[in-house]
Amino acid sequence: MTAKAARPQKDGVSLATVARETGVSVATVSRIVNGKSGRASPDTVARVEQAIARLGYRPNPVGRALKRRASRVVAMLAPNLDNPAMAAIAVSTEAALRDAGYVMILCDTHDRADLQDDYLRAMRDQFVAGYVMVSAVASAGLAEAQRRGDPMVFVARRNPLGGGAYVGIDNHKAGADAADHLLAQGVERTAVLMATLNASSTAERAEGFIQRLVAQGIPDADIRRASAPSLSHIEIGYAAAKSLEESGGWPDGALCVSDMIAYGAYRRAAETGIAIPERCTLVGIDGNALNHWIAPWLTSIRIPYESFGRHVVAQLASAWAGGAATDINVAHEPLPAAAALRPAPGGSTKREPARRAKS
Amino acid sequence: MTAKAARPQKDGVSLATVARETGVSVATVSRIVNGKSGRASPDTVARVEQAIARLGYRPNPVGRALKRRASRVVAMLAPNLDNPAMAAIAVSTEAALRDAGYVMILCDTHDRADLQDDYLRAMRDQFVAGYVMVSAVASAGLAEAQRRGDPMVFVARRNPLGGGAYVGIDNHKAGADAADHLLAQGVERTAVLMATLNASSTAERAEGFIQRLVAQGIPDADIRRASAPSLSHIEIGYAAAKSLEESGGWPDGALCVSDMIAYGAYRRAAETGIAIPERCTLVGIDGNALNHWIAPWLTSIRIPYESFGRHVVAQLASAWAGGAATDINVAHEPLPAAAALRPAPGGSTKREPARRAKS
DNA sequence: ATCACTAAGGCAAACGTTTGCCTTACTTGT
DNA sequence: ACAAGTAAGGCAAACGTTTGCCTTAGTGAT
Repeated sequence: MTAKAARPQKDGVSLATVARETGVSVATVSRIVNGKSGRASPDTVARVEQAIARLGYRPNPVGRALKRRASRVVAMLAPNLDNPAMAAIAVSTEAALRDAGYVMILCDTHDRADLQDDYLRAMRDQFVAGYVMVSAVASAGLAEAQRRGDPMVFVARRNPLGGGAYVGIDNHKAGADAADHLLAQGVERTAVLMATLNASSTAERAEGFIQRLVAQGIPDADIRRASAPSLSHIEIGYAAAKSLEESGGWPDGALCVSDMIAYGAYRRAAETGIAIPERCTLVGIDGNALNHWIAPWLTSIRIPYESFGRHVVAQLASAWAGGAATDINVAHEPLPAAAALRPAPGGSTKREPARRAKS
Repeated sequence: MTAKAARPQKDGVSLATVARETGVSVATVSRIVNGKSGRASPDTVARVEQAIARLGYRPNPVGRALKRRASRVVAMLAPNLDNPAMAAIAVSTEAALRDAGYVMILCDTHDRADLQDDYLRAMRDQFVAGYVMVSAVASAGLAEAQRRGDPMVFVARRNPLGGGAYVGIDNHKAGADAADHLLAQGVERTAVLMATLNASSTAERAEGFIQRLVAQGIPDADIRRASAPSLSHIEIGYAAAKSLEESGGWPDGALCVSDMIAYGAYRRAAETGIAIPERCTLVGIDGNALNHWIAPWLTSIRIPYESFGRHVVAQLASAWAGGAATDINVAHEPLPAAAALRPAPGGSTKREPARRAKS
């Protein structure tokens, strides 16, 4: 069982091993490994490459990082991975980085500025090649990193300090799309559910929503804003929905600035006997993969998180190449036209014409 | 704005800097940093510590890792983070490791043996302190790591190669609990939904379920096994539910060996007009946090993933201390007794007595 | 006065790379 | 025949730590 300790005798294969084995110096091996051309004879190169293959030599990233003061590690700082949207971003970025030859190290900041700074420092000490800041918060360490010009790309939420490369959707347009969808359905009493303290992205969504409604003739005063202080998004949704009940009852349709908020609102609706989507159309933003299976009542603007990864590495690559920071707005998926509404599974396809019943 | 380049002049503060600043050698500073007692006079220690604070010196993890051949990084290898259960494990482990002074690096193996091996190798090259293997698959690299005695703890799924420290629930008992719950509800026609190729954990759940049912007098032949080849768990649930329809119709109650499977089954039920839970009680295992909000129809055995993290670091700590590998079975939460059933939100609390209607 | 011991701390060699500079030998031009 | 140029590759100093071993003093015992 344990007898056959296969060919590659593993463990300590360093440049020195290869050098010794081929009778050249470590410098030469190093240069060959790094493809520094014109420094060794074709013959030597061949011998060294053979030895490398035979011994299974792999450059040690730690020694390399120490010397180069740079590594192939990229740090992603994200608040709560519990949020499926964050998880989706993490998954996609991880894969894209991996394809580009990097490994990603994932740090959960719990949306806390102090943890964000701790991680920023710790990662810098590791000579990471860059930072992927998902929904970053403002912090001293962030300002420092920015001043230093560390390669950073902000995802889903713009740099709270301004500037910086960005990957996300056109939030304003997503909000407008939601408005169009509701209008196409004949919804008249509308609302938007969001957090009291809005991050840039969700604020833009709400704004786009409201502006479009107003542009289409809905009086601004008729668009209700329901918000709740920052808990988790799902609890915000619940609380915001509840608050709606005290200010005129449920609307006929509402934008929830994230799917999580829609989930919270749904729970409240279920508790009070409001039928979703028959009595009130909920439009979310995210397009959580679970919706199709267990939340078919939700109309959600799908954000193609699975494609974020490659945009993130494109942004990083641009930063590494010294390019200027730009925004990448990924297109979100269009909502189905009002004419082609998704059938309520297991139920009738028609919507009740009368949307007026007061709660 | 940029004028006031604050006190700590940042950048290159190394042992050498501190040594120069205090007029001692780097060796002495190193020893003080590492709390090597009896090697320096109290006076020197004080001076050095002041300099450290003043300069903001932090030991460089890369230099340290290189010399010590060990780092404060722990690698977590997990398949698909999309799965909320995996995400929950990652979150909790990340926090626990952080409290213990480690940083976690997260690798998504997509359940592929080759990627698992790639990561195992890459992480080893980084001198990681240990591996957290979430639902690991058998692979050559895993065998090697095990032979080498690398600190490893297996989470959620036992080491497919046998042996090794483990953190998870008592899957067998969870299955039995599900059986008890269904029996208490008077369910007679039962089924279990699972993947065709079962991982140890889900196989144990199914086994515990079946054994308990049999022990309570249900003929083994009456317990239907519905399975589907390995797609995502959610699609397995859908396909397995569908297969049920062709082999006698929907049961009155079923165990879904994971919440994801239950979600898939739910979708199928909704499509064919089977009311869940009135017509068929679905018992899941996981206790996904979303259930409360958008899947109240699911009875799920909650696994306290948020506590996994600290058990994982306990296991790692034990491995680092040279302890033998053991299992930690975290207690899952009991299901509510049949008498105190969760009320269907917005609906009636009674269940229909007649569970016989054929589909 | 000698010995043994300890306290305090420096020296220098690692760990695995990378790279500026040097040396050696060979080629080419005149 | 000699200068200049180039190809091939070695030397050694970094990068930031850690640690075995050494030195220097001072202290107490004999």
